[in-house]
Amino acid sequence: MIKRLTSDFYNQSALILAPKVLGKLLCRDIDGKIDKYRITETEAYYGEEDTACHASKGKTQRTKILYQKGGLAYVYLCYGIHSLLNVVTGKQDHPECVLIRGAGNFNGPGKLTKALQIDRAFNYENLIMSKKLWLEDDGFSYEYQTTPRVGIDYATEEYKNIHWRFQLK
DNA sequence: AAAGTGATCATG
DNA sequence: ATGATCACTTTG
Repeated sequence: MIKRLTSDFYNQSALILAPKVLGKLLCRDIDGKIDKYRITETEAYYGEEDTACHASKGKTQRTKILYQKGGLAYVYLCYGIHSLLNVVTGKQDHPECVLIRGAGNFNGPGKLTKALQIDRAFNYENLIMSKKLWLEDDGFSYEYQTTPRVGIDYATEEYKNIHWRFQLK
């Protein structure tokens, strides 16, 4: 039984969703050709109090999308080269998201978006409605492990050490 | 090990 | 206006 994920799913907290997004199918329609990839690695970014979260310094032009309710894609450019794909989660006015770091055979969030031809044009794409990019649940069951997040040296110790990175075993 | 790359945000 | 920063990848 395959079903597309709806707003009920995305409105949950990022901390609950990050492990749930694992094992789901990331679906991309490129000119009528649909590709689906098993999501293998995610990270949670949760609230202004999370010093690794982009919204930790408050609402700006760039981060205001995180304050929307769940279901939007947040795509931003990192290191001038890579587009990184996130899913905005949770309730209106609370900033949180899940970063999709790996799917299919791609490891590395930059490689993933390159392969799927996802760029900043997908910022604000609605994953509940979109015909080009969405998530599906096919009932796949899995085990996962948690580790500290990577690439967040600028965060405080408390948040650097917290296990908010989730990988399929 | 190190560089390349450009949007973003805080200064002036 | 300018400059520092950065949730990465590739190359040697």
